Amino acid sequence: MFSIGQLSQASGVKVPTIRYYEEIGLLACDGRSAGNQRRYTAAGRDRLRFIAHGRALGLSLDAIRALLDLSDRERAPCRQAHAIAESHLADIRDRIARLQRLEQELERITNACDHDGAPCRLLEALADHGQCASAH
Amino acid sequence: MFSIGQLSQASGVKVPTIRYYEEIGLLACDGRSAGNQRRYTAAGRDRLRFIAHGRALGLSLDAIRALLDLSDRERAPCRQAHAIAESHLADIRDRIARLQRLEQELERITNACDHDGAPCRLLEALADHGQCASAH
DNA sequence: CCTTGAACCTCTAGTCACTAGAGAGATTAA
DNA sequence: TTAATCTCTCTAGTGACTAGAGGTTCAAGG
Repeated sequence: MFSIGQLSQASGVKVPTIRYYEEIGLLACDGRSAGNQRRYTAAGRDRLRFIAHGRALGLSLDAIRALLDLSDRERAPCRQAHAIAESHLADIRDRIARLQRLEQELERITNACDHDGAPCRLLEALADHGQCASAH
Repeated sequence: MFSIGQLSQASGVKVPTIRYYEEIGLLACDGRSAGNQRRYTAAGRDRLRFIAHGRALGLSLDAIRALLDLSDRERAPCRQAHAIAESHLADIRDRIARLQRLEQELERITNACDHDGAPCRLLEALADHGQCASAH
Protein backbone atom coordinates (compact mmCIF):
# COMPACT_ATOMS: atom_id res chain seq x y z
CA MET A 1 0.00 0.00 0.00
CA PHE A 2 1.16 3.50 -0.85
CA SER A 3 0.65 6.75 0.99
CA ILE A 4 -0.56 9.77 -0.93
CA GLY A 5 2.98 11.18 -0.91
CA GLN A 6 4.39 8.00 -2.44
CA LEU A 7 1.70 8.09 -5.07
CA SER A 8 2.62 11.68 -5.79
CA GLN A 9 6.28 10.66 -6.25
CA ALA A 10 5.35 7.75 -8.48
CA SER A 11 3.10 9.80 -10.75
CA GLY A 12 4.45 13.32 -10.69
CA VAL A 13 1.02 14.55 -9.59
CA LYS A 14 0.98 16.87 -6.60
CA VAL A 15 -0.66 15.76 -3.37
CA PRO A 16 -3.48 18.35 -3.35
CA THR A 17 -4.23 17.45 -6.96
CA ILE A 18 -4.65 13.79 -6.02
CA ARG A 19 -7.10 14.80 -3.31
CA TYR A 20 -8.86 16.97 -5.87
CA TYR A 21 -9.19 13.99 -8.21
CA GLU A 22 -10.79 12.07 -5.37
CA GLU A 23 -13.17 14.94 -4.66
CA ILE A 24 -14.44 14.91 -8.24
CA GLY A 25 -14.78 11.14 -8.25
CA LEU A 26 -11.91 10.33 -10.61
CA LEU A 27 -9.67 8.37 -8.28
CA ALA A 28 -10.82 6.79 -5.03
CA CYS A 29 -8.27 5.59 -2.50
CA ASP A 30 -8.22 1.89 -1.61
CA GLY A 31 -8.76 2.40 2.12
CA ARG A 32 -7.52 4.43 5.03
CA SER A 33 -4.93 3.90 7.75
CA ALA A 34 -5.94 3.65 11.40
CA GLY A 35 -5.27 7.37 11.62
CA ASN A 36 -7.44 8.19 8.58
CA GLN A 37 -4.68 8.65 6.02
CA ARG A 38 -5.30 7.56 2.44
CA ARG A 39 -3.81 4.27 1.25
CA TYR A 40 -3.50 3.15 -2.37
CA THR A 41 -2.79 -0.10 -4.20
CA ALA A 42 -0.71 -0.53 -7.35
CA ALA A 43 -3.97 -0.38 -9.33
CA GLY A 44 -4.64 3.07 -7.90
CA ARG A 45 -1.16 4.15 -8.81
CA ASP A 46 -1.64 2.93 -12.39
CA ARG A 47 -4.98 4.68 -12.65
CA LEU A 48 -3.35 7.93 -11.54
CA ARG A 49 -0.56 7.45 -14.06
CA PHE A 50 -3.18 7.03 -16.76
CA ILE A 51 -4.82 10.27 -15.67
CA ALA A 52 -1.48 12.09 -15.53
CA HIS A 53 -0.52 10.91 -18.98
CA GLY A 54 -3.87 11.90 -20.39
CA ARG A 55 -3.49 15.36 -18.88
CA ALA A 56 0.03 15.63 -20.30
CA LEU A 57 -1.48 14.82 -23.69
CA GLY A 58 -3.92 17.67 -23.15
CA LEU A 59 -7.07 15.61 -22.57
CA SER A 60 -9.70 17.17 -20.34
CA LEU A 61 -10.57 15.42 -17.10
CA ASP A 62 -13.96 14.67 -18.64
CA ALA A 63 -12.38 12.92 -21.60
CA ILE A 64 -10.13 10.97 -19.24
CA ARG A 65 -13.13 10.00 -17.15
CA ALA A 66 -14.84 8.66 -20.27
CA LEU A 67 -11.77 6.62 -21.22
CA LEU A 68 -11.50 5.22 -17.69
CA ASP A 69 -15.17 4.25 -17.78
CA LEU A 70 -14.55 2.42 -21.03
CA SER A 71 -11.60 0.49 -19.68
CA ASP A 72 -13.50 -0.35 -16.48
CA ARG A 73 -16.03 -2.23 -18.59
CA GLU A 74 -14.44 -5.62 -19.41
CA ARG A 75 -13.19 -5.57 -23.04
CA ALA A 76 -12.03 -2.18 -24.10
CA PRO A 77 -14.49 -0.84 -26.69
CA CYS A 78 -12.26 0.14 -29.51
CA ARG A 79 -14.64 2.38 -31.37
CA GLN A 80 -15.50 4.80 -28.55
CA ALA A 81 -11.92 5.07 -27.36
CA HIS A 82 -10.81 5.99 -30.86
CA ALA A 83 -13.60 8.51 -31.15
CA ILE A 84 -12.42 10.29 -28.01
CA ALA A 85 -8.77 10.25 -29.02
CA GLU A 86 -9.48 11.38 -32.54
CA SER A 87 -11.76 14.18 -31.52
CA HIS A 88 -8.99 15.38 -29.26
CA LEU A 89 -6.50 15.11 -32.11
CA ALA A 90 -8.78 17.20 -34.32
CA ASP A 91 -9.00 19.74 -31.54
CA ILE A 92 -5.21 19.92 -31.23
CA ARG A 93 -4.84 20.41 -34.96
CA ASP A 94 -7.38 23.17 -34.86
CA ARG A 95 -5.57 24.88 -32.01
CA ILE A 96 -2.27 24.63 -33.88
CA ALA A 97 -3.81 26.22 -36.97
CA ARG A 98 -5.32 29.06 -34.97
CA LEU A 99 -2.10 29.69 -33.10
CA GLN A 100 -0.21 29.81 -36.37
CA ARG A 101 -2.56 32.48 -37.66
CA LEU A 102 -2.04 34.44 -34.46
CA GLU A 103 1.69 34.07 -34.85
CA GLN A 104 1.52 35.61 -38.31
CA GLU A 105 -0.62 38.51 -37.17
CA LEU A 106 1.59 39.25 -34.21
CA GLU A 107 4.68 39.13 -36.41
CA ARG A 108 3.07 41.59 -38.75
CA ILE A 109 2.06 43.82 -35.86
CA THR A 110 5.47 43.84 -34.20
CA ASN A 111 7.05 44.63 -37.56
CA ALA A 112 4.75 47.62 -37.98
CA CYS A 113 7.26 49.69 -36.01
CA ASP A 114 10.86 49.80 -37.12
CA HIS A 115 12.34 51.37 -33.98
CA ASP A 116 14.13 54.13 -35.90
CA GLY A 117 12.91 57.15 -34.00
CA ALA A 118 9.54 57.53 -35.70
CA PRO A 119 6.56 57.28 -33.32
CA CYS A 120 5.83 53.67 -32.42
CA ARG A 121 3.07 52.11 -34.49
CA LEU A 122 2.75 48.96 -32.47
CA LEU A 123 -0.12 50.09 -30.30
CA GLU A 124 -1.97 51.43 -33.30
CA ALA A 125 -1.50 48.15 -35.10
CA LEU A 126 -2.72 46.28 -32.04
CA ALA A 127 -5.75 48.53 -31.82
CA ASP A 128 -6.86 48.04 -35.37
CA HIS A 129 -8.32 44.70 -36.17
CA GLY A 130 -9.13 45.98 -39.66
CA GLN A 131 -5.45 45.77 -40.54
CA CYS A 132 -5.35 42.06 -39.88
CA ALA A 133 -4.89 39.85 -42.91
CA SER A 134 -6.83 36.88 -41.55
CA ALA A 135 -9.54 36.22 -39.00
CA HIS A 136 -8.64 35.21 -35.49
CA MET B 1 -23.22 58.37 -25.88
CA PHE B 2 -23.69 54.62 -26.15
CA SER B 3 -25.56 52.24 -23.91
CA ILE B 4 -23.82 49.07 -22.79
CA GLY B 5 -25.81 47.09 -25.35
CA GLN B 6 -24.70 49.34 -28.18
CA LEU B 7 -21.11 49.01 -27.02
CA SER B 8 -21.58 45.26 -27.02
CA GLN B 9 -22.83 45.37 -30.61
CA ALA B 10 -19.99 47.64 -31.70
CA SER B 11 -17.28 45.47 -30.16
CA GLY B 12 -18.59 41.92 -30.20
CA VAL B 13 -18.03 41.74 -26.43
CA LYS B 14 -20.96 40.47 -24.39
CA VAL B 15 -22.70 42.78 -21.96
CA PRO B 16 -21.77 40.89 -18.76
CA THR B 17 -18.18 40.79 -19.96
CA ILE B 18 -18.13 44.57 -20.31
CA ARG B 19 -19.38 44.88 -16.76
CA TYR B 20 -16.69 42.42 -15.71
CA TYR B 21 -14.02 44.59 -17.36
CA GLU B 22 -15.31 47.51 -15.36
CA GLU B 23 -15.22 45.50 -12.16
CA ILE B 24 -11.54 44.66 -12.62
CA GLY B 25 -10.73 48.27 -13.51
CA LEU B 26 -9.99 47.80 -17.19
CA LEU B 27 -12.78 49.90 -18.68
CA ALA B 28 -14.70 52.57 -16.80
CA CYS B 29 -17.92 53.95 -18.22
CA ASP B 30 -18.09 57.66 -19.02
CA GLY B 31 -21.08 58.41 -16.83
CA ARG B 32 -24.54 57.13 -15.97
CA SER B 33 -28.02 57.95 -17.18
CA ALA B 34 -30.63 59.46 -14.83
CA GLY B 35 -31.76 55.87 -14.21
CA ASN B 36 -28.24 54.64 -13.37
CA GLN B 37 -27.50 52.93 -16.67
CA ARG B 38 -23.94 53.02 -18.01
CA ARG B 39 -23.11 55.44 -20.80
CA TYR B 40 -20.00 55.37 -22.98
CA THR B 41 -18.24 57.75 -25.36
CA ALA B 42 -16.49 56.83 -28.62
CA ALA B 43 -13.22 56.71 -26.65
CA GLY B 44 -14.69 54.05 -24.40
CA ARG B 45 -15.81 52.10 -27.43
CA ASP B 46 -12.32 52.27 -28.92
CA ARG B 47 -10.74 51.17 -25.67
CA LEU B 48 -13.06 48.17 -25.58
CA ARG B 49 -12.19 47.34 -29.17
CA PHE B 50 -8.53 47.43 -28.26
CA ILE B 51 -9.21 45.01 -25.41
CA ALA B 52 -11.29 42.74 -27.62
CA HIS B 53 -8.63 42.63 -30.30
CA GLY B 54 -5.93 41.90 -27.75
CA ARG B 55 -8.01 39.05 -26.36
CA ALA B 56 -8.57 37.72 -29.88
CA LEU B 57 -4.80 37.73 -30.30
CA GLY B 58 -4.54 35.66 -27.14
CA LEU B 59 -3.12 38.34 -24.84
CA SER B 60 -3.99 38.04 -21.17
CA LEU B 61 -6.02 40.81 -19.58
CA ASP B 62 -2.91 41.69 -17.57
CA ALA B 63 -0.86 42.14 -20.73
CA ILE B 64 -3.64 44.26 -22.21
CA ARG B 65 -3.78 46.34 -19.07
CA ALA B 66 -0.04 46.97 -19.35
CA LEU B 67 -0.41 48.04 -23.00
CA LEU B 68 -3.31 50.35 -22.13
CA ASP B 69 -1.24 51.90 -19.33
CA LEU B 70 1.55 52.52 -21.83
CA SER B 71 -0.73 54.19 -24.32
CA ASP B 72 -2.37 56.27 -21.59
CA ARG B 73 0.99 57.86 -20.91
CA GLU B 74 1.52 60.49 -23.63
CA ARG B 75 3.98 59.11 -26.26
CA ALA B 76 3.71 55.41 -26.71
CA PRO B 77 6.91 53.86 -25.31
CA CYS B 78 8.08 51.69 -28.12
CA ARG B 79 10.43 49.47 -26.19
CA GLN B 80 8.04 48.21 -23.53
CA ALA B 81 5.21 47.65 -25.99
CA HIS B 82 7.49 45.55 -28.14
CA ALA B 83 8.68 43.61 -25.14
CA ILE B 84 5.11 42.66 -24.26
CA ALA B 85 4.19 41.73 -27.81
CA GLU B 86 7.37 39.76 -28.37
CA SER B 87 7.11 37.85 -25.16
CA HIS B 88 3.61 36.89 -26.19
CA LEU B 89 4.88 35.86 -29.61
CA ALA B 90 7.52 33.65 -28.00
CA ASP B 91 4.80 32.12 -25.86
CA ILE B 92 2.67 31.37 -28.90
CA ARG B 93 5.59 29.73 -30.69
CA ASP B 94 6.26 27.64 -27.66
CA ARG B 95 2.65 26.53 -27.48
CA ILE B 96 2.68 25.62 -31.17
CA ALA B 97 5.79 23.50 -30.70
CA ARG B 98 4.32 21.69 -27.73
CA LEU B 99 1.02 21.06 -29.47
CA GLN B 100 2.87 19.64 -32.45
CA ARG B 101 4.67 17.17 -30.22
CA LEU B 102 1.31 16.19 -28.72
CA GLU B 103 -0.13 15.75 -32.17
CA GLN B 104 2.63 13.31 -33.07
CA GLU B 105 2.20 11.30 -29.90
CA LEU B 106 -1.54 11.11 -30.29
CA GLU B 107 -1.18 10.03 -33.88
CA ARG B 108 1.15 7.28 -32.80
CA ILE B 109 -1.23 6.26 -30.04
CA THR B 110 -4.32 6.15 -32.22
CA ASN B 111 -2.39 4.12 -34.78
CA ALA B 112 -1.46 1.57 -32.12
CA CYS B 113 -4.75 -0.19 -32.82
CA ASP B 114 -5.63 -1.24 -36.34
CA HIS B 115 -9.33 -2.02 -35.75
CA ASP B 116 -9.09 -5.51 -37.31
CA GLY B 117 -10.64 -7.57 -34.57
CA ALA B 118 -7.63 -7.81 -32.29
CA PRO B 119 -8.15 -6.35 -28.82
CA CYS B 120 -7.87 -2.57 -28.87
CA ARG B 121 -4.45 -1.29 -27.85
CA LEU B 122 -5.42 2.33 -27.65
CA LEU B 123 -6.07 2.42 -23.92
CA GLU B 124 -2.84 0.59 -23.26
CA ALA B 125 -0.94 3.05 -25.39
CA LEU B 126 -2.59 5.93 -23.60
CA ALA B 127 -1.71 4.42 -20.24
CA ASP B 128 1.96 4.01 -20.96
CA HIS B 129 3.96 7.16 -21.08
CA GLY B 130 7.12 5.06 -21.51
CA GLN B 131 6.08 4.35 -25.09
CA CYS B 132 6.16 8.02 -25.99
CA ALA B 133 8.92 9.11 -28.31
CA SER B 134 9.25 12.65 -26.96
CA ALA B 135 8.55 14.51 -23.77
CA HIS B 136 5.27 16.34 -23.30
C1' DC C 1 8.81 3.87 25.16
C1' DC C 2 9.33 8.63 23.82
C1' DT C 3 10.35 12.36 21.04
C1' DT C 4 10.83 14.83 16.90
C1' DG C 5 9.94 16.29 12.39
C1' DA C 6 7.93 15.21 8.23
C1' DA C 7 3.88 13.91 6.17
C1' DC C 8 -0.89 13.89 6.42
C1' DC C 9 -5.82 15.51 7.52
C1' DT C 10 -10.02 18.86 6.53
C1' DC C 11 -11.65 23.16 5.28
C1' DT C 12 -11.86 27.62 3.11
C1' DA C 13 -10.66 30.69 -0.33
C1' DG C 14 -8.20 32.23 -4.49
C1' DT C 15 -6.75 31.87 -9.56
C1' DC C 16 -8.45 33.40 -14.81
C1' DA C 17 -11.81 35.09 -17.77
C1' DC C 18 -15.73 34.83 -17.97
C1' DT C 19 -21.08 32.84 -17.94
C1' DA C 20 -25.73 32.12 -15.95
C1' DG C 21 -29.58 33.39 -13.44
C1' DA C 22 -32.73 35.89 -10.13
C1' DG C 23 -35.41 39.67 -9.23
C1' DA C 24 -36.04 44.48 -9.75
C1' DG C 25 -35.88 48.95 -12.20
C1' DA C 26 -35.23 51.97 -16.73
C1' DT C 27 -35.96 53.09 -21.42
C1' DT C 28 -38.24 53.36 -25.81
C1' DA C 29 -41.68 52.82 -29.52
C1' DA C 30 -46.41 52.43 -30.58
C1' DT D 1 -50.14 54.24 -21.15
C1' DT D 2 -48.57 50.03 -22.03
C1' DA D 3 -45.68 46.47 -23.55
C1' DA D 4 -41.34 44.90 -24.88
C1' DT D 5 -36.82 45.22 -24.36
C1' DC D 6 -32.84 46.63 -21.96
C1' DT D 7 -30.32 47.34 -17.92
C1' DC D 8 -29.29 47.16 -12.93
C1' DT D 9 -26.95 44.55 -8.81
C1' DC D 10 -25.87 40.42 -6.69
C1' DT D 11 -24.66 35.63 -6.13
C1' DA D 12 -22.81 31.50 -7.71
C1' DG D 13 -20.69 28.38 -11.09
C1' DT D 14 -17.02 26.86 -14.66
C1' DG D 15 -12.06 23.88 -15.09
C1' DA D 16 -8.23 22.37 -12.98
C1' DC D 17 -6.06 23.26 -9.86
C1' DT D 18 -3.08 26.08 -5.89
C1' DA D 19 -2.32 28.14 -1.27
C1' DG D 20 -2.81 28.45 3.47
C1' DA D 21 -4.56 27.71 8.30
C1' DG D 22 -4.72 24.85 12.03
C1' DG D 23 -4.66 20.39 13.68
C1' DT D 24 -3.38 15.04 13.62
C1' DT D 25 -0.62 10.87 12.44
C1' DC D 26 3.32 8.38 11.15
C1' DA D 27 8.11 6.47 11.08
C1' DA D 28 12.71 6.63 12.60
C1' DG D 29 16.23 7.48 16.08
C1' DG D 30 17.56 7.42 20.86
